[in-house]
Amino acid sequence: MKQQLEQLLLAALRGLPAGTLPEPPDPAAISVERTRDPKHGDFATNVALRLAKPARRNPRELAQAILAALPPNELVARTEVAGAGFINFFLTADAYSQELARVHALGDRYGRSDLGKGQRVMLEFVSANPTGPLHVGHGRQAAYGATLANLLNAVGYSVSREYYINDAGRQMDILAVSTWLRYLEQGGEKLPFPANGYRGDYVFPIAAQLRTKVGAEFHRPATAVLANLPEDAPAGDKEIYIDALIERARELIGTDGFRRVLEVALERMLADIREDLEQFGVSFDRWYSERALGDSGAIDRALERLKTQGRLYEKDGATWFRATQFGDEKDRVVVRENGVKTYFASDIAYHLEKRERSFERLIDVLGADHHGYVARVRAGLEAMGEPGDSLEVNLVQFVSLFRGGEKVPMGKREAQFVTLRELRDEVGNDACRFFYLMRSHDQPLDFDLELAKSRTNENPVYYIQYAHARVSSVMKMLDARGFEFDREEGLANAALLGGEHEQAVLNSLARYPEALELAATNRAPHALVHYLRELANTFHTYYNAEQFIVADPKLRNARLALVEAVQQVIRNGLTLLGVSSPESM
RNA sequence: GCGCCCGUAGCUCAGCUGGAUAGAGCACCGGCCUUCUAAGCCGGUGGUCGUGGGUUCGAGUCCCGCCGGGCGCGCCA
Repeated sequence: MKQQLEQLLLAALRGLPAGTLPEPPDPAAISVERTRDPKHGDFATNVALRLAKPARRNPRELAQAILAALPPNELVARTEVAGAGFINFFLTADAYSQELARVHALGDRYGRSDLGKGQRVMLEFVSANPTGPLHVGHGRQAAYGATLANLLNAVGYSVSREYYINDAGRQMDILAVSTWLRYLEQGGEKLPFPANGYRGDYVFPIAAQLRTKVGAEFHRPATAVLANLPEDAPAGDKEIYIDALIERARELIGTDGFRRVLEVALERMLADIREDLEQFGVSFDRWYSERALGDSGAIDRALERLKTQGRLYEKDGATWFRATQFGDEKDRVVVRENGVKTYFASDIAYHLEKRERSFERLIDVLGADHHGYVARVRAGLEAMGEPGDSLEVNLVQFVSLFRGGEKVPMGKREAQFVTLRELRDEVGNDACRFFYLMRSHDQPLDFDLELAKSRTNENPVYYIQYAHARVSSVMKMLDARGFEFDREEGLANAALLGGEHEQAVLNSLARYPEALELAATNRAPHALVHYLRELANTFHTYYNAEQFIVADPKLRNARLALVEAVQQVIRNGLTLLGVSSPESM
C-alpha cells in the first residue's frame, strides 16, 4: 500500500507544470507515512512542506498543485491538504479488501518483499569462545542475531549465518590445562587449582570424558606437575603462573598429548554450545574455525596484503598495523614480539576472507563490551582495499537478571550460575526469545525471571499468542456448531467489514509489510514485537465487541476471513521471532 | 582523561531516521463473563521528554556545553 502510494506521489511530482520545482524529484526523498490520527486519513506526506522552500512556493499552495497532478487510481478515495501543508490520503474500502485477499493468497509469504534484491549478507553472531557454556548475554545475542537473519531474509536479502570459533588462542590452552588438572584430581591427585583457570563445574564432565577416552595415559603425580612453579595469585602473578602450568603440561604429556586434551575439551564445549543453540531454535550455516583460518594461510595472506600496501612497521620487536591512518585511535600489534599473531590479525583476515567469499555486506552482532574494536577491524578492511562501510556492527547491550525485584549477581566469576540453558529451562524458549527481543538491542535489558515465568496477564508473551489461539478456538467452535467456513464467500463479501473495529483490524493487517521492512532495515526486531502487540490488541478489542459466528453466512464468512488473516499474520510474525504459535492455551 | 551507548509516566520501555494534541505494558481506581477462551475488553489517574543553549515553518528526535548512569580504552582473547 505504502509503496503504491509513493509511486503515485512520484508520478504527481513529475507531472507538475514545468518550472514548479527547481530540480526533478528524488524518489528516495519521497516519504509517505502512516498517520497517527485516523482523522488525518490513512497515510500522509510532508513533501509539500519539504519542497516549498526550494520551489519558493507556499506549502499549502504547492500541496494543492501536487494533488491536481495526482494520477487517477483505485487506491485513494479522497485527499486533503491539512495543517501547514500536509497531504492526507484516505484509502478506499476496496484497497483494504484487496489487502485482505492478499494475506490469504500469500499465506506464510505475506509481508515478504524483495527490498534486499538478493544482496549477499554475512551475519556473524554469538561467536562465544568455546571455553564455557553460553550465558544469558550470549542468549540475547543469539535471539537477536537469529531474528535479524530471519528479518533480512524475509525482505529479500540472501543471508548467511556464521559462528566464528575462537579455537586458536591462549584461552584454549587454559581450558585444556584446566581439564587436565580436573582429570588428575579425579585420578586421586591433590593439586591447587590455578586462579586463572576455568573453575566452572562444566569442566568436571569433560575431565571424566578424557578419562574414558585415554584412561590413565596422561596421569602424572602432583609433585611432578607442581615442581618449581612460580607463585600463583594472590602472592604471585596468575598469568605467569598459568602459562608456566601450560608449559609444564606440555613437558609432561607431550605437545601431542596436550593437543589431544585440548581436542576433547574443545569438541565437548562446541557440542554443548551447538546443542544449546539448536534447542533455542538458533542455527548457523557455517561454524568457522579460527584454526582452520590460520591453517589455510589466510592470516599470512592478509598480513602480506597489508605489508605490500605499506601499512605495517616494526617496533620493539613486534609488527604493527598503522590503524591510525584509517581512523583508529592507535596503531595495533598484529605479530607479537614472541612471533605469535594476535587475535586482531586473525580477525581482520577473517573479515577479508568474508569479502573474498563475495559477501557485499558484513554484519557482526557483538556484545556491547566489544565496541572498542569496531574501528580497528574497519580500519583493517579499508587498509586492505575493502570499503569500510561494507562492515556493519550491531552491539547488543548487557542483560541483567531480576528475580522478584532483586538483581541476580552476575560477576565474571559467578556468570556460570546463569547459563542460557538454565534460563531456558526456567522460563521456556518462547518467553526467553520474546523477552530478549522485546527491547531495543542497544538498550540494556532487565530480564525479570518471575515475570517471564508468570502465567498471568502481566506476562506480555501470552498476549500475542493468545490472539492466535483464540482464532483457532473460534474455528473449532464454528465446527462444533455445524458451520463450515467458506473463505471465498468471505473475501467476496469483505465490503461488509465496515465496522469501526473491523476497519481497525484491516488497517493493522495492512501495516504488517511496512512493519517488517522497518524492523529489517533498522535491525530492530523489537519493532516487530511492538507491531504484533498492536495487531493483537486490535483483534482482542474486535473479539470483545463483535460475534464472529453469526447467522448471516456472508457476514460470518467475511468476519472469519478477517480473523483468519489476523491469525496468519501473527503466525508469520512470531515465526520470525522464533516464538511458537499455539492453537490453544 | 579519551571513545561508544544511554537518560521519556511511580516501574519497564516504544516513539516509524525532523512532523499534526508525546504513546504502550505493569502498578493504582472503576466497570464488563447465561454470548466464539476474562492469559481478554472498556474507562480513569499519571509527563518542565536529565539540563542549558543553538539550528528552522516545526525538535523527544539534529548540533554544542553541562549533570547523571553503563561499557571500553593490552605485544589478552
